[in-house]
Amino acid sequence: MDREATLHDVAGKVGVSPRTVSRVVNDEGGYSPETRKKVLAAIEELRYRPNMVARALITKRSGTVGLVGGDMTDPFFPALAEGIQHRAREAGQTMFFASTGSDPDRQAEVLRSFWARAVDGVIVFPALDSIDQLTDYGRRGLPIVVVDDLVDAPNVACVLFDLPEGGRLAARHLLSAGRRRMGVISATVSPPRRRHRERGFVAALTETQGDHLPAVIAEADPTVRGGEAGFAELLSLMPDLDGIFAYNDLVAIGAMRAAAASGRRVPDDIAVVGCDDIEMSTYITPALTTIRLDRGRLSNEAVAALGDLIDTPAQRRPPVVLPVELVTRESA
Amino acid sequence: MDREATLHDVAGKVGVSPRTVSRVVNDEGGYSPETRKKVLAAIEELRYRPNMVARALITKRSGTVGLVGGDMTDPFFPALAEGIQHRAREAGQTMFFASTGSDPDRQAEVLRSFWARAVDGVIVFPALDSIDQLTDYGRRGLPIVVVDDLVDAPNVACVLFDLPEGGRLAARHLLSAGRRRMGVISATVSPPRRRHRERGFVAALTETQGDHLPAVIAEADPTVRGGEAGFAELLSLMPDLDGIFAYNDLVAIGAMRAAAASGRRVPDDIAVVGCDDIEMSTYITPALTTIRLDRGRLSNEAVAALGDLIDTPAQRRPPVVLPVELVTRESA
DNA sequence: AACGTTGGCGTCAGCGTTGACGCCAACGAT
DNA sequence: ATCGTTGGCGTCAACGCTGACGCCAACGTT
Repeated sequence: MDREATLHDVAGKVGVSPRTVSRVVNDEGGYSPETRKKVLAAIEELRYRPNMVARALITKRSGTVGLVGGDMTDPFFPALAEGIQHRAREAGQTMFFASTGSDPDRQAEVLRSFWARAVDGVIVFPALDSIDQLTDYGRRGLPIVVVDDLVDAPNVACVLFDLPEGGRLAARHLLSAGRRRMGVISATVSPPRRRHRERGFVAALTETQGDHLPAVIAEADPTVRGGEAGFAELLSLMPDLDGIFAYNDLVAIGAMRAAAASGRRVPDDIAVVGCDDIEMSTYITPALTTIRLDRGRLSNEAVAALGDLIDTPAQRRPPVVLPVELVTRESA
Repeated sequence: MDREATLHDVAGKVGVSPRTVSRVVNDEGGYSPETRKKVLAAIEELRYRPNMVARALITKRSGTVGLVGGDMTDPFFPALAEGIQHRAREAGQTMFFASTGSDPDRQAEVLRSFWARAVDGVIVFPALDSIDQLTDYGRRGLPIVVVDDLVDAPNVACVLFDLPEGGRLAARHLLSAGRRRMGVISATVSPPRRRHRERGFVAALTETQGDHLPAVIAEADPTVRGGEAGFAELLSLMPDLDGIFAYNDLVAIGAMRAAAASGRRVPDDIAVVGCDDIEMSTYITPALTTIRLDRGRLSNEAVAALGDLIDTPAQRRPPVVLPVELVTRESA
């Protein structure tokens, strides 16, 4: 269990200075081809690997990015994390991960910890009411990509889905299927300023039908259980409900379960439209009609935006808005 | 955008040496209460945060752990990652994450990267044929917790579910439901030496019924699509199949879908037992009978084992084997 | 009165790397 | 013949922190 080899060891073996070895390792130039070859051979032989910690201490670049998420068990998230991790690795970055449960205090703690570890940048699914934190870190020089919210600050870029359009698509689909008694299940973790899909939905209803068209709104946890509770709440507000737009697919599945439990058939009695298009939505019965969000694309855009931000700091970039798509299956 | 405050800055402000500030920050003792108070005040005022990178360079402890997974999009994994991340954070550790897609080369790359970043330890869901890598890193002094496999090496601890028992439970359940024409869908990512559940299943069949009892085995990707393919393969091997034990719940769901598509009813014509007990399994129709693996418990044990390993290096610990449980629902 | 012991600090070096700079030989240009 | 210029290195310090050690005053002990 001998010490790890250092630049010094390699240098000693070859008979050059550590600085020269460093130059070879980093492809800086400033050495002869023969020196390079000898150095590489020694590196191979000693199994030398640069110590990223020491490098980070001086360069202020650690080759790490942080991912701050709400809850990994939300099925929407893993695909994203996977994508981001994959892209980051291609760029030679290693990914820190932490989830916050949408708690701003935990998010603050996570950001502090990442900052202390000199991450080069972070991708954040912001917790409730945490804009100030993000603005603050952006100003202090941390490149941040915010997903699904708009934050206007230096070093902060935003990537989001066109959720208002998602809401509109859902509304128009339900309307064209003859539904007129609509309910929306929104999420408690989503602050009012981020209720884009709900606003789009309601806007499309009023655009098309004038503002006398009824639509009731319930709030719930963004889970299957939450969807069940949300359904009950909607029903108490509007017993002859015939169309539901849910915050996400889990909520939609919960609503469908509750509908079935109450003896209503989906889609005959109540049509349900979800949002996300998670894998499960294809497999349940009835298969869920939903607004598809392209998670692969989001990963790519987020990592790309972060890369830009890291390379050209303090530059402002316009928010990236990704298109959404209605996927029609059986539930509506 | 002024520089971050350092020990030096705090020391200057208070009028003590940086070493004393360091002592206060690390609760080392060796300072008077008044000094402590003044230092803490200055820390507060300057918003000083210790630079973990510099600390890691000298202490060789970075306060980070790495999680190496196969595929985040496997629904079994996120709950685990979430649990591990949570426990690690409680212990003041930050978590690196990388997935390998069960590719040993990528796993090697990930381990190198983690090692170069001075992680204090890693938790690994090993890729195919990667025992040597793990043994090697263990010998070089990296604390490793291996999930779902047995690796005997210094600095390596193992945590696994009692999958043979899971296989036995599945077999006995199917047998007691009168099934006699059994099929197993195993996973291509699972090397022969790790086919514990399959072995348990077959063992229980032969124990109970003698070795003339038929059981055919198919191999597939551990996904829904894989399950569909696996079902087709089983059926070609044994057209009058009446019971299936699947590698995991996704595979089981795929098998059920394929069964339905072929006009067979579950469980009347074919009974299906899965493994994992992911959330989706409750929500599909028919609800899946499965072997439940307690992911929360696994997270706890893995983090605890890693903590032990980090604190008392090179010590050998016996593998931790976690119990499993049959959850009877509708599919069998 | 002389002696350890303890508390409360400061000093110094070094973790492994890279930025800044300097040096020397070899070369082409004038 | 002289002068820049370039290539190919080496030297030194510094990044922010902690381990090892040393120093001094204030104690209590014999």
